[in-house]
Amino acid sequence: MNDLVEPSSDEAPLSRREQQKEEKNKALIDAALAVFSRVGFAAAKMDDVAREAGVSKGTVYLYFDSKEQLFEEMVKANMAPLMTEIAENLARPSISATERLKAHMKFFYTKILNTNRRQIMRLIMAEGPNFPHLAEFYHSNVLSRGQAVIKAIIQQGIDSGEFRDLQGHGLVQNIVAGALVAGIWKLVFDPFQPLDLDAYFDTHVDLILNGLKA
Amino acid sequence: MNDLVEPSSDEAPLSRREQQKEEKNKALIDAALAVFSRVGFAAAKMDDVAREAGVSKGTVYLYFDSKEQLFEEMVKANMAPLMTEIAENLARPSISATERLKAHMKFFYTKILNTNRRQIMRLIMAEGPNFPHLAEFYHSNVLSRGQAVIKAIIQQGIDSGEFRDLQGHGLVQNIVAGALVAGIWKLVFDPFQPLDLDAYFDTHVDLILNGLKA
Amino acid sequence: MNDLVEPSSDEAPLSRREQQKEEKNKALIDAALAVFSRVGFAAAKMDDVAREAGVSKGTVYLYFDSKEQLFEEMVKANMAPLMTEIAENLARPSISATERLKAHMKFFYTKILNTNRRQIMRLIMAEGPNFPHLAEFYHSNVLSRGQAVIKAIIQQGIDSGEFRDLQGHGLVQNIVAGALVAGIWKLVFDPFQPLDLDAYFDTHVDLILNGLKA
Amino acid sequence: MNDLVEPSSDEAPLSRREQQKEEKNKALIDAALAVFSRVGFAAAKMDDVAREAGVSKGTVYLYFDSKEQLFEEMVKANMAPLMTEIAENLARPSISATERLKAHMKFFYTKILNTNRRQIMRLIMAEGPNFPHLAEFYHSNVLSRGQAVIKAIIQQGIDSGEFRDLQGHGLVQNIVAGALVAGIWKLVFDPFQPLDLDAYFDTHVDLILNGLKA
DNA sequence: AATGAATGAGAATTCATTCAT
DNA sequence: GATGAATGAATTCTCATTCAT
Repeated sequence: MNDLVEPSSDEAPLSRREQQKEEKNKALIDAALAVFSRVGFAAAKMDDVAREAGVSKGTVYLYFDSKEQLFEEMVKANMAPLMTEIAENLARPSISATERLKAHMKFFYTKILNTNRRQIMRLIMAEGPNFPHLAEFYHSNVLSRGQAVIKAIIQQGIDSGEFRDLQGHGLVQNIVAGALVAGIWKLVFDPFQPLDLDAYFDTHVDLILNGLKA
Repeated sequence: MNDLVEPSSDEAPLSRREQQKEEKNKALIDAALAVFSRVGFAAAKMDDVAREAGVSKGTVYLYFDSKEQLFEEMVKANMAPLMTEIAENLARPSISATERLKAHMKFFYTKILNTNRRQIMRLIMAEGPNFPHLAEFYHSNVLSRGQAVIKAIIQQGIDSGEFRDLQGHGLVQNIVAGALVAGIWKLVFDPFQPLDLDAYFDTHVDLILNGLKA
Repeated sequence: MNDLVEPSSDEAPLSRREQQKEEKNKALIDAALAVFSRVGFAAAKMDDVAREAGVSKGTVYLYFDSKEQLFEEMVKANMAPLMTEIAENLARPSISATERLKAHMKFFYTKILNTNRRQIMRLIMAEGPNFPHLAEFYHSNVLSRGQAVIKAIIQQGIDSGEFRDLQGHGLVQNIVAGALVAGIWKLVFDPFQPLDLDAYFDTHVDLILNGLKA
Repeated sequence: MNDLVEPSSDEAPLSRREQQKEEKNKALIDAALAVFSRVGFAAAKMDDVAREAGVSKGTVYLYFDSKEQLFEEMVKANMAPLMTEIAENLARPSISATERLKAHMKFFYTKILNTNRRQIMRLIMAEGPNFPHLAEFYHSNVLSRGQAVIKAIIQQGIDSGEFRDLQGHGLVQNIVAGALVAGIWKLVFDPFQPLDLDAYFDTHVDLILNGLKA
């Protein structure tokens, strides 16, 4: 949504002041992602976020009301651009379902697993129960949309005869599962047993497409 | 005297005192699981663990040196019984690879996902980066063993002609992924979109077995 | 602007903020001296230091990293001015060795024993073994310098024929000993047997000068 | 006083039980001296005292009511034997005052400075202000008696013409001071500037006797 | 008598948040 | 707006003392 607004909107162009504010906001969001990723919500210090953003402790509170709010805004800000891209994936030109599924999964690996957005994925899992509000936001804005895309692709595949009609409860989660696990693995177990994301991706797609094949 | 109390056990007989210590240790481990599950490591209060175990604050420190140690011991204590069971799964009577894989996955759903051990799974993912020691323990004691079992089953299936020889990097992780995601989902998103573990299990097995089929 | 406030000082002008910090630092050092003197290091409560300095508990930690550091800094801060004065005593105009020794001892009684620096003397003796770092600092910055002065005076006296050449191991310590004991006595036994420092000083000087006399 | 009772008193000889109690009491006193010397009163742990005495924590409380009491009893127990010896020094065969003073000082160096009783000396200085009760005990039982002996010797010396009649306030403290300082030095500064007690003793005696000489 | 498990008051230290400058 | 000094509630951990066994 934000992307659409940017270029030639009818809002007043941002003044110097507002621009600087925008930049500082961005810096704080980035710093927050870095710090929360490193140590989790509870152990993160506002002071560290401030330092990492190059501002003073007090300044953080000019932009965010509290640590909780900073955390939520950080997650949302990092999710927003994703959401529009997912939406675009829903309305795709008519290639085969198989190709669309591959492309969507590629998107997942490229835009999330291979960036530090995977940290957010982990944070959601780690802190979700303490931030039901946030879990719900994530579910309805990211997961639901992602599910919709995949469901549409599967239906297209069934209709075209590419996929069998599996009809299972939780099919979508099962399809994506491999990707989530890859993300977690990279963050937690990679030092002990490294994972090559590209090769892993191939296995994932191979297994799932074969599993779905009519 | 004590020997008479525990007639049918050839283990070292525990005195009354030692028995009570054992019980209290167990109570603390259980309390720790409950509290850490609820709020994560950093936000957990030793005081709450104590209260939940029905002892005083100071007592916790008679059993565990620090919050860190309590956390690690709690994880290990909850993993230990699992590890032996996994080992048994490795040496199974000669049924088909398909049946063995189903059985092993059933085991996973029954012994982990459906118990509060899934909380531990989540804690490992959430706190792993802050407890490399623990992540390594978990990897080498639980994950490695689980991987070995599945690899053996797959090989059996390839040998018997049941499975194709997929040879993919991260195949095992992809096979189990659905289960992990189910566990996380129950803990984080169930309130917003409930998951029926039994039905989900069927989908998971169906998709994977079909994906592996020769 | 700040420069105008401190016109007659060529030191780096302190801003209001910095001035206040300086003052608070001083207040904390003073409070620390008072509290540590009263109950010793281990029994001293940071809370009491804070209250005595008129700040909150947390503030103490803005100025000092730990109780240990506060203790050490307090000792050093109280010693610093002394050290320069001792140095000046070394380079004295040419009066007789006898007069110089008297003067130096007077200095000792006036600047240490009769102020609450004697508390520090006692703290060094009491806590020294637990703070080797500090004991060493005290030894090399205060004791060594003091010893040097006295040695120089004695040599002058020997050269001038005022003193005999005693050549004893630990002569300096023996010369000063009476003063140290006076300090301790005032702090520990004065309630039971009061000590008049002035009269005591006379005895001390009399005994030592006679003992050194050629 | 206790000494007089010991040998042929009319009390029943100690039973096995009482003997063992006596031994344990002794062990605890010794352990207390060791621990308090090491870390001072506040930082000393009853647990350490118990362990060092080879008994359990609870047992300490069968012998002493509290940490305070243990500390006081430990000091008293270590002082008691000294007190009788000092008393004997008072009633000495008729040798010259000079020789008596030397002998008394030798006694001081041998029985206190060269044993771990010097630790007690330091503890009195360190903790005295927090234990006025103890400081008073030490003053009236040890210091007063020691002072009496020295005063008697000095008077003898004046009468015999060996010493001049200095008449100074605090003369006794000044005479003994060198010894106290030696004790402290060994405990606090020896690592940085070692002190040879024997040579130091000679200097001390030389300086003082010369100072007193008629 | 002896033990050592349990208690809980107490102390050091941290850090989100506020607010004077 | 920005700063960073100050606050004080909160939390971990310690240890003298008690008491059931």
